[in-house]
Amino acid sequence: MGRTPCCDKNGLKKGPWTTEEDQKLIDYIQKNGSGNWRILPKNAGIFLWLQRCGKSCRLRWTNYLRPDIKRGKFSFEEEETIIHLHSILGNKWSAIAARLPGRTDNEIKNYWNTNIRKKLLRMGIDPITHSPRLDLLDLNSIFNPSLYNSTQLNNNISRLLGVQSLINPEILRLANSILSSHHQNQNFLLRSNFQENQLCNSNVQNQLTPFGQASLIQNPIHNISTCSNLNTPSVPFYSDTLAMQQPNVEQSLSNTLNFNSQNFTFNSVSPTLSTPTSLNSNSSTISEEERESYCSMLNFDILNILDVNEFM
DNA sequence: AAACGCGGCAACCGCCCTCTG
DNA sequence: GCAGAGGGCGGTTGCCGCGTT
Repeated sequence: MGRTPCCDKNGLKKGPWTTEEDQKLIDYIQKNGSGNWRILPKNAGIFLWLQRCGKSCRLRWTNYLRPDIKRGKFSFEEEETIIHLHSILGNKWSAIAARLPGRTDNEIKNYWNTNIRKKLLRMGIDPITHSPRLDLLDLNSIFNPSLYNSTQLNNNISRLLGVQSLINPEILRLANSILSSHHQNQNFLLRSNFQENQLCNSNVQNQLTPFGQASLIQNPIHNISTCSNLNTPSVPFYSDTLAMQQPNVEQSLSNTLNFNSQNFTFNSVSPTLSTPTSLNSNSSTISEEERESYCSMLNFDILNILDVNEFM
């Protein structure tokens, strides 16, 4: 014989809770605590008319009536946290909620499905993998010919970055390379394949100068920042995974991958970076093979270069 | 003003693991 | 050890309010 049934399934009330039901439940919880939901309706003495099972009471309490629940719109910081945790935990809403005081898993789940998910899709981010996907990106919103001047293009990119800089540094690099390419009159886009769990995106912030050339990536944990070269098309990269392997974290972050129409060059000031020797110079042009080797080490797979005109 | 469509969200559903008798 | 309910959780549904036509 197992447990005794929590309540009679027959005739149980379903649907929205009334204020009277809520008040009865609140009164009971305040007197007895939120413990054994199985026996709650009977103990509350309201079972005959409340007709709610323990499970329903628990859900109502944890998702709506709990006094420590925070109501209202999600703040930017909360949204940032949700996106970051989702990139690590996936759809583990309860685990995400545990790190957001006052928010319930149900509320976070709803907010994700109704707001964040759609926002990511509009921005060309796969909401499942958090990887940039050009097939999802609304390129027309960025490269609309009527808007294609440096100021407005930059505004579009900035708008893109305003959300995505907090999601995935890959899109920073993509957008930065677009900007850099644009300003250098080199009409190409970098398309990259971003594998999961290699470039940590925690607390990444991005700031653009009026011409969008400087990309500042900061990690508050280590109080580190690195700024890309202002005059050349460059893509600063950052990897916590890589950084953790470095004896000198700060030095390992001052790196850029530089692009022009012919070559990829790697620029590093880190003497400790565990890269192939041939790549460990201050500024060197690298071969295709070396580039692949280096990208492989970073788990950063540069697929190819696309002509921007394809999208215009 | 009515009909319709859409988005947000509370609540339910159903699965799976844990717990109890 | 087993059977079966409880508890937790993610997925889904359906209601409601608001904006548009």
